[in-house]
Amino acid sequence: MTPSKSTDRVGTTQTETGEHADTRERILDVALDLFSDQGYEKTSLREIAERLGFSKAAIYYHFASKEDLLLALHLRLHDYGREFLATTGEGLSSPQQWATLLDGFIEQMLRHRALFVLQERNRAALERLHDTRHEADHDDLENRLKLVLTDATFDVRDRVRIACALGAVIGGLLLSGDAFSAVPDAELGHLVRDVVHGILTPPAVS
Amino acid sequence: MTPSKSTDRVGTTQTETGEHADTRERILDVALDLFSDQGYEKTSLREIAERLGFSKAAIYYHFASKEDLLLALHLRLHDYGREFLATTGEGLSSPQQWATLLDGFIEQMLRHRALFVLQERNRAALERLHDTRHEADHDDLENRLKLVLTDATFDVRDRVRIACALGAVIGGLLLSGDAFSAVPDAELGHLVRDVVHGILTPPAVS
DNA sequence: GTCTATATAGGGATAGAC
DNA sequence: GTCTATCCCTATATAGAC
Repeated sequence: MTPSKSTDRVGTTQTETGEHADTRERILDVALDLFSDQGYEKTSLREIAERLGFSKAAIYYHFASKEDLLLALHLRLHDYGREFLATTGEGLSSPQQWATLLDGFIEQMLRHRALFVLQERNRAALERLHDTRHEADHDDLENRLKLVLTDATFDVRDRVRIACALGAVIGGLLLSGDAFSAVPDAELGHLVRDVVHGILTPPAVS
Repeated sequence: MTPSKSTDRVGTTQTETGEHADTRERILDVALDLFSDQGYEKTSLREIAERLGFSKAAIYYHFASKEDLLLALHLRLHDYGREFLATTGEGLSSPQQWATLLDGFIEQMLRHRALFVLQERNRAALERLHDTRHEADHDDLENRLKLVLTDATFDVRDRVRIACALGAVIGGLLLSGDAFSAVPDAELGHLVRDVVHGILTPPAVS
């Protein structure tokens, strides 16, 4: 209907060093910034357009709706997730398997921290998005996690450990805000990884 | 200006078993429910009133603004926090001290889970609240945490461990959603506590 | 203490010029 | 590809009756 490009090619891994990124990506970058800071609902399209130096209506040339902005950003993350989930095969039952998976997760989170902050601070809006555009139960990390956590055939101890391990990653890299901004990413990742492994490898003592 | 009661006595520990709670508390209970589920911004006063069986304007008799609803709920949590922070004295530097503090934190989180979910899912709105009504830098847990995490005189290892430990609690009790709803609170608390202690007590291996 | 009615503002979205 | 102007809707909040 609208001349807006279809959102299919959204989220494709682009240059990332947005030097002279096209307008579409610039809009997404600003949206990412504001959505993360103020929240999705509190951020108006006028505000986004203002920061880019043009008018609100211009955004509608690139995106069919405000929701599509959030969706595009979500898909960026989604692509990264799928990309690295593919490398980890199928096995995701034992805590040890989760430990190695979370290693990759830490890497991704350090690389795309802004996107993860967006996700963490806009869960309500993103859940609504999933209900509206139910993209055929995709196989993402969050889904696998829920499957494992609710699988009563596994030891509760292990399931709780996995949930805590993921929380530890989020706590160390996201919830801590900029407290560790002075710490190099590599070192921070290493420290968090140690914690995660400590949680997920049985400490021999009951 | 308005006949609304001043928000001073907000958050006082009430019966909690809201059997025949007064209207004010019933409003807050519904607001807590909807704010947690849909988010603060997406929830309208009309929606809250509807669920209570009366009109939107009635809410304004009890609260001066929508913001005041969020504030009142935040203060509920705040009171619980202060209550148990008082018992832990001043010492909050070593990971071991944080371990015992987080024990109490787990208790509180299990008891008032709904309030913690509200907080976790509405950080943006709550930060705005703190800016607007800056309640004289209060001494809450979040503040103490930030102080410790940014204190460069402490070992980075320990600081990261503390951040991860808090994250682990949140991951095990909050982010897991209802995955552990079948697990009794006491057991779940015990399991998470073990994880936290595992993180915060040096495992002897470097 | 709760109602109806209304004021006011701002948001998302569209039409059509350039 | 971006603009101005506008439509429509919903939201918070207020006024005043009951």
